[in-house]
Amino acid sequence: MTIKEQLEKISRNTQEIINLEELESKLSRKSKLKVKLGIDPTANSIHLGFAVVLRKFKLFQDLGHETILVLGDFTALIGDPSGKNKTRPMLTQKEIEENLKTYLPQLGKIIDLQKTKIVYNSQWLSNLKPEEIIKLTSRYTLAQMLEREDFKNRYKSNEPISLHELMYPLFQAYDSVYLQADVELGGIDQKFNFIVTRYIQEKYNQEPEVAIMLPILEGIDGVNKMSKSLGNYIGIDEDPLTMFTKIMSINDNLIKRYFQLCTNLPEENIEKFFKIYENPRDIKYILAKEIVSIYHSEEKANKAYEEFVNIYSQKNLPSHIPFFKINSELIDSQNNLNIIEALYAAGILESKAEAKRLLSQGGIYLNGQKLTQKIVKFQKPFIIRIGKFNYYQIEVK
RNA sequence: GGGCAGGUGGCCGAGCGGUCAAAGGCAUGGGACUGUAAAUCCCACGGGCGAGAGCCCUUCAGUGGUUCAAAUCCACUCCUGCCCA
Repeated sequence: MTIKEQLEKISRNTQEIINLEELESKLSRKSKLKVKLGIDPTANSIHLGFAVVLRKFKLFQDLGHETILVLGDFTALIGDPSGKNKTRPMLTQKEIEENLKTYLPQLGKIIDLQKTKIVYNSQWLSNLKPEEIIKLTSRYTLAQMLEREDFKNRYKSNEPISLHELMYPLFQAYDSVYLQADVELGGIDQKFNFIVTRYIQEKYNQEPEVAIMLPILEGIDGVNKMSKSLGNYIGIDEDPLTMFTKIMSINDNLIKRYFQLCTNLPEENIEKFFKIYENPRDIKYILAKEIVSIYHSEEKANKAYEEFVNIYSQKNLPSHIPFFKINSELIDSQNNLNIIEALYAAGILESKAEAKRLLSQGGIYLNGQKLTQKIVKFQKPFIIRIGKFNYYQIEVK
């Protein structure tokens, strides 16, 4: 593949590259670039937002470059302050290990683990002597650090900034120095860290890495970036139906973006869908099928589609309804059951007050009938619906 | 080290002795409308008891105190920010 073709593929759907000329120059000099991707093992599941970056990483693997995955077990102790207005809680070594256990198999769904060199940055960062840390920190100034948006904002609004947080970009930079990275991948929110890294690499007499920054995918709320803590994420390990449903619930104006960032479909196809279909829902169907196919299979995607139409469009019962058990004492000799007690006892709702609220607001249905009073006859099957689409089946122990 | 200002529900933020389970906003949940959404409107949003008006319990950083009564006053402790050194 020519350099031009590589550049074209690499830069597709990126948000910013610092900078393209350097990348071209590197490609012309080396056939194998060292491509670094740092991940913070603070989460234990990968969502579509991070998948955007991983997919680009996979591209470099396909192009035959050396791909290095840096598991930031050391830097996770600090917590990346990017985009945060609060100090992150420090993770313990144990929590990090737990997270990694579930993390790696998920990574394998997107990237080729065989071709991936996996390293832990504690390998070198933990061995840094205080003298070396001083040397590292002497290369950057407080004013430079405070230029960073998140720090600036926090500083201005009298929010605390712990000293260790200032170290984060420096340690991340040191990773690249240690690994002699040619290219680093990340979200656009990493821009500051990348700039620091390039700067530090030069201070260590290295050629600065090329920073390839990908867009930040919005979560299903359509506003905030996709993140687990905001609860607006779509995990790549979620079951097909959940995934399908979540994709269907994204904002209409995100459809195109999801197509571009989460699927492999060429631009022309995407444009075509918008021409063919009037109802955005139908384009979302294609999108959802496409994404579910990537992480599960085409067959499962089609099944998820059928199930979705069944439940949400035709308002039929889902094919699987979770069972919850209650004690037989809750049912009296007349076969009466207090639905509030039952929902609470079965563990479906957190408190009886919540059950009462839902009942008085008409949010509880028994076998399709809206309940208006709390005493009901127990019958089989006993299928409870809460809200529009949450189904539960109650059985007697 | 000295001076000052703060720490309130999932988050932000009012309250500053009784009328406080604590205004308002955001988030969330339910209902209406829909395309599964979004937007909009209505309602709810610590827990327990009660059909219900209502009653009770646990909350306003922590501990101890003053008071008939404390988120509100006092003391100490912890945490945060600002100014001076």
